[in-house]
Amino acid sequence: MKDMNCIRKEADLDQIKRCQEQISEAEEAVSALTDKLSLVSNSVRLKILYVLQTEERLCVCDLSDILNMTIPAVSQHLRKLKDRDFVKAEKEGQTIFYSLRNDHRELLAPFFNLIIHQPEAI
Amino acid sequence: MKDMNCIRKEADLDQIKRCQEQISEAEEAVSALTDKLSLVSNSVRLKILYVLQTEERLCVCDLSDILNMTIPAVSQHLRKLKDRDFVKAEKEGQTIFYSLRNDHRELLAPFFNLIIHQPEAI
DNA sequence: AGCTTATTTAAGCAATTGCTTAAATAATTT
DNA sequence: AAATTATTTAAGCAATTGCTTAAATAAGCT
Repeated sequence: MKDMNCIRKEADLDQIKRCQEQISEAEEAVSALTDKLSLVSNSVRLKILYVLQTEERLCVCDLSDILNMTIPAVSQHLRKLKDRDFVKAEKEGQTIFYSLRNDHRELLAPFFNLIIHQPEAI
Repeated sequence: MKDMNCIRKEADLDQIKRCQEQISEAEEAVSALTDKLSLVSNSVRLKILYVLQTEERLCVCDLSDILNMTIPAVSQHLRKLKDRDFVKAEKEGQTIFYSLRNDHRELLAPFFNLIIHQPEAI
């Protein structure tokens, strides 16, 4: 409680302390969550996840045609999604197929649900 | 279908077209969603929303003490949250109290639920 | 009116992001 | 083996982000 900015008389010190503890307990969960959300909050990556949900698997050049983007641009997005376990890669000949992993399906489900069933509610 | 990158013989043109249409229909919803998620994917802002969920209302300097950040830093985050209707501001004397708006409670609920009840699942 | 308190706004800056182009890998076909 | 195809990696760069500090607003107190 060293550096206090709130010095007004109505300031509720107990409230501030309680909030600090609440955040302190949630610190790790918040970091883990924002780490994942920062991936999903990119529209190209959300689109990739969205089509992978219905298509089972797609290769890099499929996605490049679908999104109308260069292959390296798509590849770099896929690497981020793979690094954080959103997708997995399977090599078949010289083609690499990407598909959704189950790891974060629970996190993604509400987003897909919003997009499909109540887009006006966003 | 002008610039095709996928020229391998197994390429499924129908699949690519279907995905393009799927994305085309979802375009607006995806933009609106990522616009909001990019706000929530910042850990400072998620913490602000998280404590506001339980505390009803807090002023800028409360939050500055809670988060151990400078007042302008907090103020700038609050402005973004306010611009996108996540929070509302009520002036009371020279103090400005911020509280959660109902607009995006549905979007936020799954996040708070994860943080509180199954942090290990993130 | 002048001083303090609460907050916002603005300028500056380092770090991050997401693209582009070019080069490097690797598997396939000729 | 050489050429083609699929993908990744790396360097470069413009745009964005989130902080810092300082200045501007605005409301209360003496």
